[in-house]
Amino acid sequence: MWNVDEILDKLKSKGYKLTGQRKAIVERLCGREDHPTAEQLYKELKKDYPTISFATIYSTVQLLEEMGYLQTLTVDEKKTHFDPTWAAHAHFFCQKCGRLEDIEMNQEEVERLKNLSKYRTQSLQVYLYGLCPECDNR
Amino acid sequence: MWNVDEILDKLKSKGYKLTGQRKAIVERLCGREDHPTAEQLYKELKKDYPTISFATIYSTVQLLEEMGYLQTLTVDEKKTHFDPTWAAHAHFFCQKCGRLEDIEMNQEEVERLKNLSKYRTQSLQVYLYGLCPECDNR
DNA sequence: AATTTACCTTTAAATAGTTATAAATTAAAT
DNA sequence: ATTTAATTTATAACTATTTAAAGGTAAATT
Repeated sequence: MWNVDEILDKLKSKGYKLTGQRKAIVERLCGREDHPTAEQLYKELKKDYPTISFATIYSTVQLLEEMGYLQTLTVDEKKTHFDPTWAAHAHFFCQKCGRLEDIEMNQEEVERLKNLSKYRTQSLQVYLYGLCPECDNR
Repeated sequence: MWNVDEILDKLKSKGYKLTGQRKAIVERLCGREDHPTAEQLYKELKKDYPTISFATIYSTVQLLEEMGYLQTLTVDEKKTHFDPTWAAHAHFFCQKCGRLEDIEMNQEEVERLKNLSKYRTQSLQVYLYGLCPECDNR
């Protein structure tokens, strides 16, 4: 799980400026269990930062990804979701309502999958598609 | 692997018209081992069907997906790739050159992954990211 | 504390993939 | 051959994301 101060220190030590926007984005992502889109973050952050822009959100999120703090999920064809964690795990995506849930995977499974390729795998995504219980009962 | 006639018969039996464009798209996808994008298909088909449009390609591909003949891959953030097969397997994506390769998975592995969720999983994608040997040596 | 500078955010516009619409075309039923 | 309903096409619209340029700001320097 994220430690805000650690992430901010790391940003600073890499020569990045600690702007209010960056702090706000890191704080807003910290401890989340959901997988917000750029738009969700934009709406939420706009309350504290009325002038914040998508460009800032996308660039900060990209920075956090490069630093290994978050993952970009392409499970949803329509838009990118951000997952503020790096530990490998799978995701279940409901094809009707778009609900997106984390699924644990043990380290063995992760390693086995990474080793399926003869090339060196840097990261891994496992996406399960189906209907969540709510959508299935209608 | 695909059988063109079987797919065309199935289309017809479901009440879909066998248009020249649909036949051309099915024929062009048949037996492929790569994972063309809409644009690739468009360019290729344009030789035989100079008036073919993206709308036709997208709608036909969607039809084939609904009928269970092909999969839509979201491994590449930039664009959708189509995989003319339904057997579950993993994909390796080179983050530099975009090369996309099939990786075999045995049925056990597939089942184990599908069962990671307590919900009923209809389909599955496993994406491995890294650098292909060529890109790694530069 | 003021100045400077390089980086950052913002605004606005551009881009690219995909989808919607409406008119024209055509497969196939009559 | 005619009819009809589905399909294709051309065009425009749409949406998520990225880019470019102008102004703003963190933090290093004086």
